[in-house]
Amino acid sequence: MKEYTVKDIAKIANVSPRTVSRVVNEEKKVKKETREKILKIIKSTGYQVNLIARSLRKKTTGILMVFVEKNAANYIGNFHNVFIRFLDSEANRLGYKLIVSKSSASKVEENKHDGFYLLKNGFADGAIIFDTREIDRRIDYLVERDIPFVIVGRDNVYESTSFVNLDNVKAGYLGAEHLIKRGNRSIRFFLGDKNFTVNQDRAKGFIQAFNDYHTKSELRHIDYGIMDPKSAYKKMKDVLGEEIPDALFVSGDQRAIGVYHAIQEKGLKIPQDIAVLGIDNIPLSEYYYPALTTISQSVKEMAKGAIKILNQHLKNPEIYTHQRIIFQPKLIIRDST
Amino acid sequence: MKEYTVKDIAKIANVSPRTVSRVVNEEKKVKKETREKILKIIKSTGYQVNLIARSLRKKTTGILMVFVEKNAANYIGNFHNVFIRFLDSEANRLGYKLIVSKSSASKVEENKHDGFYLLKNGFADGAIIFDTREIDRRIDYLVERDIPFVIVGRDNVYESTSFVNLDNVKAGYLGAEHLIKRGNRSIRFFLGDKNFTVNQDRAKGFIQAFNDYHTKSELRHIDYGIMDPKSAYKKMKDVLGEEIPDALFVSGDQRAIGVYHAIQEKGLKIPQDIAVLGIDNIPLSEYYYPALTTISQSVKEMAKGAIKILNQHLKNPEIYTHQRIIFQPKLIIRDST
DNA sequence: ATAAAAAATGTCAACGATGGCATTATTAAA
DNA sequence: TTTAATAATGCCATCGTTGACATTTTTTAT
Repeated sequence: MKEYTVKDIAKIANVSPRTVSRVVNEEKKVKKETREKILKIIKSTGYQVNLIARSLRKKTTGILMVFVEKNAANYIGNFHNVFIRFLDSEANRLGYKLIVSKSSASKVEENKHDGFYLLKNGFADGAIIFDTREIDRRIDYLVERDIPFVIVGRDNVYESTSFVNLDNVKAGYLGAEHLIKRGNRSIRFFLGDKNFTVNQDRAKGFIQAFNDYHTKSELRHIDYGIMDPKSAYKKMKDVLGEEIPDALFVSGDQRAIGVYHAIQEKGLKIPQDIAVLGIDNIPLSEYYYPALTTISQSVKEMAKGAIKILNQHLKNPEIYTHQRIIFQPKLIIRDST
Repeated sequence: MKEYTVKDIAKIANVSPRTVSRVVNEEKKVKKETREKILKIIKSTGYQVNLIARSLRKKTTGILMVFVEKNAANYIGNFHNVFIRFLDSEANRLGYKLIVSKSSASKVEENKHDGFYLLKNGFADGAIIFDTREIDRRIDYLVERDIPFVIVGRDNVYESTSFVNLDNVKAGYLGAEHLIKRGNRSIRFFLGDKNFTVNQDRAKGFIQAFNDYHTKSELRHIDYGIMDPKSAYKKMKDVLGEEIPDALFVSGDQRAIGVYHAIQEKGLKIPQDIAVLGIDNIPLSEYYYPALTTISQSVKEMAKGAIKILNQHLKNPEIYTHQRIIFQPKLIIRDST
């Protein structure tokens, strides 16, 4: 099938390419009849704008890229996907196209075929980045190049950086509070990498709750390095081999499934023997058995916030200032506590 | 930060833009000293090729797009993500960049901001499509436009179309066979939309096994329309309210979690009271309790196959013929049967 | 009917890179 | 040393679109 260009259409319609372009871009000053004539030709020929050419001319693509950490791909599940769904619809609403890609925090220069390369070289106007690392070369790069971006779920590391984030201190606090209030006397908290501020913050809130409720600190224990269902399972198995806690708070609903498995395998009952509490409220967690009590992130609002920030940066680059929006977590009580 | 172009670099290096371009593209005929000089300047300036400009000139972008169904986003989980991870690394290996986007089967023309629009308008060289529908306007469109694409998990509908697929008949067969052999006497099969050939094929294999083993057909029952954990849970609850089967075969590990929930909620034991069998072998399923017996798709090979086909189409458009690769499922026995 | 204002359309160049071909420099062959 | 062959570099046009500005047409006001 022939690929038509503005020129072809212009020739057929007997007008200048510029006029065709005006019609395509819905610019005002085109006579009704001319517009209709051109529109008809566009329809019958199946003409499609060449976005590449347009982007070159306009110097923007109207594309936002979302990056998820390459190495975590196996367990990128519900949380990211739901988040991305909201990013997508909000981006669409504001006239952007959203695409998702993988990239890794460390390799920024080397790989000519990863998604980040596209962003670096002009294929997208801005980015949303999940799973940033303490040292994340992507961020340095974007800052230096002045490419607008928003980080999801990170906070204190880079100064002039926009982000949306859950109030992680609060999340840790809420979880601990809930468990303390229901009378748990031996609470363990499974967290991911200790170097991540998310986890440091969650730990901080957790500890804070113990202080506020004058609850003895011997009753709590934090384990770091629990990254996925597998390590959660393993760790939980170890824990059950030692001294059995009466509550297990685990950062990430997906990881909670590993905890469930270890507990149930041992013949123990949730929540009678051990209460389990997650974070994220992924759609699946409601169907765990027993249904998981968890702390939800306001995913939709966070997504909206992220796109909003990006939009502001793009629309008004001059008056750009980085923004930080913190969202409040909410405790969702179900059957596991 | 200034954005440099080939021209800028050329001026600094005192050569022509064309020579800079040669260096950037690693073309042969450049004197060693010239190359090194230019390379040094590129490094010090931080020059980046403008991929948009290059794409316009070359008429290809080196990008492959993956589409997942927009409306299923909530439960797009492990299976898709794992698949995409493999697509990504294989695409990289062959020099393509892979991006993921959502699109819907029905709205092809309307939406100027969805991912499919990008493909239509030249932002990608080819596509991989998950979750196609019986009537899928995207496919008509791509065929008409001669844009190379590969469908994952679909087969008999469109004639001149490439795809990689699980042998779904075999998958249904394997599952039924396994349950029959272990002596189950009342087996239900939960499937998705009856209009999807995936499900028709799985049903066909399921029935075939009963015939081959001379097992009475009253012992089997197929339920369609089970789309996600939620509907699986509901349906299973209904089923348990009627006559309790001794085995439940469910298409999709993710949906199996709903089945588990209903069974366990009722106080029944897996596999003692009811055996459960899934399809997909998502990473999470190993951590269900009890660990889910399932039928695995050779995700990695399928992904490799998909990219390979696409690569052939793109490299040799003249001798293009559509290809169809069918992969054999494998039964993974764990604790739920 | 005529000038002024507004609307519609057109011309041309540019966005940044690279293909095709021309030219110049270098090396090998006679 | 001269010629032929090869390597290295340069020139220019082009990919398809649209911004800036110019020109023409139409409408409105007087």
